[in-house]
Amino acid sequence: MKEITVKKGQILQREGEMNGKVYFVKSGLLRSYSIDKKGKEHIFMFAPEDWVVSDNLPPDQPSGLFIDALEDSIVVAKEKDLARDSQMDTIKLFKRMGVLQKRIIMLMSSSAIERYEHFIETYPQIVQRVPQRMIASYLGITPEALSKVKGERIIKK
Amino acid sequence: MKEITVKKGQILQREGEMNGKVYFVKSGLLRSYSIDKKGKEHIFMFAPEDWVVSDNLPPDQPSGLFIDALEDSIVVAKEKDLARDSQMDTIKLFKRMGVLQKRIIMLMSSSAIERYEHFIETYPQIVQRVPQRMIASYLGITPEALSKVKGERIIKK
DNA sequence: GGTAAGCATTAATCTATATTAAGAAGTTGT
DNA sequence: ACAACTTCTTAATATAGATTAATGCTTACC
Repeated sequence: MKEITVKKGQILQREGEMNGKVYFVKSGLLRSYSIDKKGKEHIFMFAPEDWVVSDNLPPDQPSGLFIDALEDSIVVAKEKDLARDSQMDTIKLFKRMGVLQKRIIMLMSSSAIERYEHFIETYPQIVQRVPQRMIASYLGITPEALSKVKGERIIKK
Repeated sequence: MKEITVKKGQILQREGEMNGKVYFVKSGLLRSYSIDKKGKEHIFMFAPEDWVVSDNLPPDQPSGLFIDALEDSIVVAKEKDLARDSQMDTIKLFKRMGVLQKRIIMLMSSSAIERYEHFIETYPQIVQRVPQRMIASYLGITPEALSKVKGERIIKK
C-alpha cells in the first residue's frame, strides 16, 4: 500500500513506456492524454476515488497514453500482480466500470453545452484551477468553442 | 458460476429496476441503452469477454439503463456480493477499465467515419446482423448520417 | 521598459452532422 | 397478395462546432 506524493506537472507515465501499474487517486487531480496524428492533445481527468489504468494492462506492451498530475496529488500505486490481493474491493471496481460505461453513453449523446454543465457540476473546484484549453479538450471541443459556450451560459442567467 | 442462456430480444434489466448484478458475456451480443428526454435511444454494445455493469452498483438504487440481448447469448451473472470471491481476476477488470477509459478519449476525438471504420474492424461479424439504426446509435450519429458515411466509404474504395 | 511567447476571447467563414421530408425497400399480419 | 409498418436511403436545409485570423492579456525574459 505505497502512497506516492505527486507534484503538479509530474509525469507518471510517458507514451510508449511499459506500464503494469494502476493508480488510485487519494487527493489531487490526474489526467491521462494521448496525442493524435495532428498533434492535438485529448485529455481525460481523474479525481479522488478514481482509478487510473494504463490502456493495455497487463501485457508488457507500451502504452499510448501519458499520465501526469494537474495538481499536487497523492496516489496509491498498485502493481499488476495484485490479482490475488484479497483486500481489493471488486465491488468498487465494478462500480467504477459502470460509471465509465454510462459516461460513454452520455458523452455520445450530449452537446458541448450539456457536457460543460455536467463538468462544472461534477468538478466545481476544478473549473477555476485548470486552464481553459484543458477543460475544452476534456469536453472534446476547441478552446474557441468553449469560450462561446461560456458566453451563452452567462447570457441565459 | 451460473451460466444463463439469453434469447435475442430478452431483457436482462429494465430502466428503473433494482440491480446489483454484473454480467460477463461468454457468447453472443448484449447492449445497454438509455432513453433521453427526446425519446431517443443511446446504445452501447458488449461482445464476448466484456463485462456489463449496471450504472450504479452496488447501492440498491434503480438503474437508468436497459440491458438486453441483440443476439442469442450466454452470460455469467454475478451477484454483487462477489467481493470476496478470490477467483475474481482483478487484472482483467483493470484491463477492461483501461479499455473503457481509452475508448472515451478515442470517441471524443474522432469523426463519424473514423468511428465507423473502427466499429467494422472491431465487430466485423456484427455489422451484417444488427440493424443500421442501432449501429448509428452506437456510433453517436443518426441513421441518415450513417447512410452517408457508408456511401462515401464505397466511393473511396 | 520593451519585446516575445502563450493563453483567452471574439468574429467570419467553413464543414460535419442534425433535422426534416419524401420515397424505396423490406417485414409482418391477415 | 395486399395493406400497414418499419427500416433504409437520398436530398434540401439548418445548426453546432471547427478553423482561421485578429486582438488584448499575462507572464517571462533580455
